[in-house]
Amino acid sequence: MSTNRSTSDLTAHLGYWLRYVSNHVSQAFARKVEAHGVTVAEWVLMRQLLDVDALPPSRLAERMGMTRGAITKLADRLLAKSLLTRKPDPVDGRAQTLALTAKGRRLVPELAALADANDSEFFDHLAPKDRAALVRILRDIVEKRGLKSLPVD
Amino acid sequence: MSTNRSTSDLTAHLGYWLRYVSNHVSQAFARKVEAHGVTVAEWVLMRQLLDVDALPPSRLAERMGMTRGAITKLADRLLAKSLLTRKPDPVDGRAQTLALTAKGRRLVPELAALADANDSEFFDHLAPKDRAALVRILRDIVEKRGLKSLPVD
DNA sequence: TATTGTTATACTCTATAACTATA
DNA sequence: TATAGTTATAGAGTATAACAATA
Repeated sequence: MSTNRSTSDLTAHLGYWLRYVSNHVSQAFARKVEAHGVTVAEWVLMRQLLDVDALPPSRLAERMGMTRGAITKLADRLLAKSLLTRKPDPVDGRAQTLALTAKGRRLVPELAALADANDSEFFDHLAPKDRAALVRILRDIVEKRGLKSLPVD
Repeated sequence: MSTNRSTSDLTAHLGYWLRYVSNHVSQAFARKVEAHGVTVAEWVLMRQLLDVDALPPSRLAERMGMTRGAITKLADRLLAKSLLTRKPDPVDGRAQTLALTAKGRRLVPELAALADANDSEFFDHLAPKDRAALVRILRDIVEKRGLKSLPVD
């Protein structure tokens, strides 16, 4: 945005609107998944594991754009809820392997349904064209700006 | 999004992309303003006060979509940095009045410049049409979904 | 009684840095 | 030495609920 802009014209910042809307959408989603005993961050981690069976914390950290320490903490909580398993890698003695438990795998579709519902709540009123544009533009930013690793790829 | 969607098709969630991009944009902005000793939330609060001179915590809470307690905490920090003043309302003995100090008012344009720079970094590569569409769509969601009060307006 | 603001408490999210075990 | 992971610590960002002062 290299357009001329007065100091007080603050709502012109795209980052501002993005944050504002995103916070509301995420908070609404958080309230929904809370009923299932998980947080949004925990859901994102679980989701990463659905397609791949198992991943080491380091790979999850890359994918989610977080530190390994943060992953450990998230994993600890999911472990305590019996949604995740943590096993030593048989090959590399330093590495660990995180995978969903059966309970975790069962929970994912339920949470996905909540994500669907949340999306509907906030985006269904948009014209299909706008909805498509929004996804396209966001993905474009991720790609072009090289945001830390693509989430699911 | 009432489109048919398989459970594993997770990146189809708009809320997901929104959160992902927004988090990156905000984190980058946070690193920039940090050099000036403030956080993003503090900046948003300061910004609210630029145009209006003074507001009670309750009004700020409405505008920012936060609780009064959260505002108190933010204000405490800005007070400690001499960027804000807190004075009892002369009319209503219960009310307080928050306003920027001269130092605070001086800081706002500097932070606004950083917001500009951050926007540029993430959105300048977009086609002008897409950039406009993004703002329009986001504002539309805020309006139509009635997200807690419009931020500045 | 209702409202304004503050305080107390508690979590989540996340980072940085130190540390352990292994490679 | 370098890497994988964990742990310790800390602070931001919030929320809820209890409380004090005033209306």
